[in-house]
Amino acid sequence: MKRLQSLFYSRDTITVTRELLGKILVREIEGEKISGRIIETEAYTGPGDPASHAFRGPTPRSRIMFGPPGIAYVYFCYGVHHLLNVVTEKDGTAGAVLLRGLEPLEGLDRMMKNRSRKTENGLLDGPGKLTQALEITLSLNGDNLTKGKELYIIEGGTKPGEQIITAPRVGIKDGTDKLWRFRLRPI
DNA sequence: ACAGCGATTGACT
DNA sequence: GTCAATCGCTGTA
Repeated sequence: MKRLQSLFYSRDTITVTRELLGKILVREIEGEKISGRIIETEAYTGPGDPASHAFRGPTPRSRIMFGPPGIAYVYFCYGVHHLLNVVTEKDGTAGAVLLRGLEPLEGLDRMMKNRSRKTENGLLDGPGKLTQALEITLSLNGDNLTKGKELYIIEGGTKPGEQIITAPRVGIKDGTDKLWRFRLRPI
């Protein structure tokens, strides 16, 4: 399958957020392949989006959102979880897509072990859960998804009958007026 | 230099 | 439904 290239990510953040639904996130580690189908995403832009880390301009943490597209932006949240984003827009413009949910494809056993689960229930249905399952930590922050060997996204589409649900983003104080959360099929 | 708090999760009542 | 965990980033001084 074809890996998504820089031109895919280099577009309007909302468009990329919507079009990442159905694509396949792949993690390669220790010769094993772990992957899942992206089913939930959220958009975060720059100045103008009070919920975004980039709202007040570049900081040591958020400057990566202002950089070139197709780069992983991983950050540590609540002192507990790693959250994975993909940088969008052309170099110099801030934007990123938060990956919030996957459907398991490959490496189910390893994902369940990583999550201490015996079934696939609750395995990948949250931004902190999918990073734990795919062993994504700060070491992947700044990784180029269009070139790296450890983490990348490949082509994939929606299934017949699947529809996209639009909703307000969750877990934020400001910016809840925007419908920038996207999900495949009803919960 | 430091206090406050967060793009969450899981355990518990 | 409620709440603690846990730490690095950020704004303010």
